[in-house]
Amino acid sequence: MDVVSPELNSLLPDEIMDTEAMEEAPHSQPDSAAVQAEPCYDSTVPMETDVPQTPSVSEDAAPTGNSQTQLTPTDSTLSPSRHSSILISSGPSRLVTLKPGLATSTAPTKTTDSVTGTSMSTGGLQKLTAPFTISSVNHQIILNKVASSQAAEAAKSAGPPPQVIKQEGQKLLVTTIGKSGQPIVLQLPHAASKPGVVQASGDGKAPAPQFKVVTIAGGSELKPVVGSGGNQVTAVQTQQLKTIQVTLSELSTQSPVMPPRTIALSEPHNTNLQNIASKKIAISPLKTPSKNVKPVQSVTVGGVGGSQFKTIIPLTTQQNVQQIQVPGSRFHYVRLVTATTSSSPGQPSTSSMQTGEQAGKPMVGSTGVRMSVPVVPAPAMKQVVPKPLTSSAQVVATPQTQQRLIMPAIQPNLTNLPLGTVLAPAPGGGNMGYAVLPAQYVAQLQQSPFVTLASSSGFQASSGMQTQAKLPLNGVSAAETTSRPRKPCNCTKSQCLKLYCDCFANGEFCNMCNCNNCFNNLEHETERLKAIKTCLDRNPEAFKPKIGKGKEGESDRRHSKGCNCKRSGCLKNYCECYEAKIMCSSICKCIGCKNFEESPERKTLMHLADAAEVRVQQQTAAKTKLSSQISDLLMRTTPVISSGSGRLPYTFLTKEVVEATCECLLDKARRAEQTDQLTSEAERLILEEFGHCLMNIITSAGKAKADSASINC
DNA sequence: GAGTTTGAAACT
DNA sequence: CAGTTTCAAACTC
Repeated sequence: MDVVSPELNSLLPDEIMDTEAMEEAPHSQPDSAAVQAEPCYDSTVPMETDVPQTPSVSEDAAPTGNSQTQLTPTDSTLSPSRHSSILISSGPSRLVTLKPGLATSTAPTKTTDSVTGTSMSTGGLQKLTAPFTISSVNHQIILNKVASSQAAEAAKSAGPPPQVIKQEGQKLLVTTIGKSGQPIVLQLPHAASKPGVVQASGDGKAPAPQFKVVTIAGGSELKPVVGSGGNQVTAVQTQQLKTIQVTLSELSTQSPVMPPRTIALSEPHNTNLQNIASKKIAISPLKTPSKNVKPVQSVTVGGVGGSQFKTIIPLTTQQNVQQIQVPGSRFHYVRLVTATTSSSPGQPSTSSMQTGEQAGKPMVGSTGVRMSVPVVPAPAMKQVVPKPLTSSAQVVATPQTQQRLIMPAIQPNLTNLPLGTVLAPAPGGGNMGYAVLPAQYVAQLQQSPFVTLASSSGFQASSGMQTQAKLPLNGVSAAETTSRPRKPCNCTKSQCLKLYCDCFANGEFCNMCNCNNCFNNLEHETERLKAIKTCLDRNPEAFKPKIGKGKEGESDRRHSKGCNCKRSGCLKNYCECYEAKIMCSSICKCIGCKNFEESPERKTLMHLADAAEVRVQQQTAAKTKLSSQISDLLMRTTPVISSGSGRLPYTFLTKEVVEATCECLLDKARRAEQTDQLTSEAERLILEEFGHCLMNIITSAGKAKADSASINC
């Protein structure tokens, strides 16, 4: 089976295509339980983790017809917190890879630690007794279910024995709920640092450790329960469905009170491993497309910073190769390979579980893997947020029988899910795969869930305004439900495939942009991939954030390359440093720089900007208050109006009334002047007074109608 | 809104 | 690496 077409492979950046990790894991642990349980592990590993400069296993495994789900981190240069990825595969073997991270794991009954340069935390944390083995390779923890039926029985009888894996101050608890022969690889993040995550050296002394519970459950009898509101999975029939439950429960300092969130992953169950075809992926429930409709899906990644949402989106099996890729190594990629043979009698689960509504609620998918992740409410997260998943992901549909997805995941590490895990369950229980995506991707996905995803033909965004926002979610206009991460681009000549384009440079699809001849969309995946590769060839860090941490002792934020301004004095937005609201640094090559700490020009600008901001805020507040008062007044006077002739009389606006009103306003202005009020404050007071006058006028008119108003100031 | 300025990206 | 060109955003009028 071809996991991915050679053409696509050739187009992908090496870092995206690298899959050595997956291959290396089994090879490096020939005696691990995983290998024992899965003699043909190498050929059946359904998923792989891309690690830079590693050979891809997916291609090797493809001929076996095993399902693969790949979440592929591609940028070794990313900050560790962004290196995470989750690999979940269906089929005879299953891998769940959590990256990035410092591979740290406990060894259960069998543990092989091949992680180089990483410390293994075993000790008291380990409690695994299930027929799983853990082997970590390249920062992966591979949980392989022991082939032995006895072990399986023992595991069943003993219930889901938890594994406690501690890494960097976090504890990852892995439990099983039945099902067999599904190796799971958890690749842990490096030591890096995720804000709020207590780093520990694995000595068990880390304060306030975080717990992440991963429960892997299987069983053909399990029926996915959607929106159960809890961590429980209701077992029902549906023998076609194989259920894997991965429950992540985090008791972290970040979200100590949040209930665990559940993510459901399901896949068709097929007892005949030989018949289990590679399957997976589709980034969101895709309605079965018509002949001419390609099951492409749009995934959006939003800004790099801030809280990250991750979404697990069910992927219906389509006879297409799908790709999602984000330009640049800034993102992690999810590679999913889907076979065509699987049946999908599964019942559709909820079409979508959005973060906003499900936050904090466990979400149980229709089947298989359920991941419960404690999620912070993430107030900043709108239900539909355009990709600051931003960023971009692309799907290429090709007439092949496998599906392959490459999806960026800024923080795909399961252990990093808490900030907002969005579950998008597959509509069909059967041929579904799930991908964990940053919420931003989901946001963009949500903007055009069916136009861009279910129908490529409907995605005519190659020029001019993009169509993605034309299908607002839940009947709400795109303007209301989306919040663009940045301004729309206006590219005219670059086809949005060069770094001139902000969208492209930030790894995003163009969305609601004003560009012409745009190729930064799903329809031009090939060109886009080429462009990405070109950019990366020219500058491997082309897609990395320009504003990063400076050297120790320097400012926390600084431009990675420095600016090169010559005429702006670095005090205009032409300057990337100034635009990012940071000072120029020693690496800048600017001339006549005035963007330094003691610069009087800069201070003046800052003061002006602050004053302007305050003024705007005050005016906005005054307008809001006035509007509210008027609305309230209208509400209260409505009965009066409607009870009479139906309209307020015009005659009440007499000359006297107008003069009285003006007098009131002038009086207010005088008082403000006498008390040395700021102009903005005076304006606010006058506006308020005007509001009062209007209220009195309307009230009086409503009561007396024809009477001239007597306004009390 | 059109035209100009600016500096990063792309190119040579 | 340096100089030049291209490009799109920022800015001005």
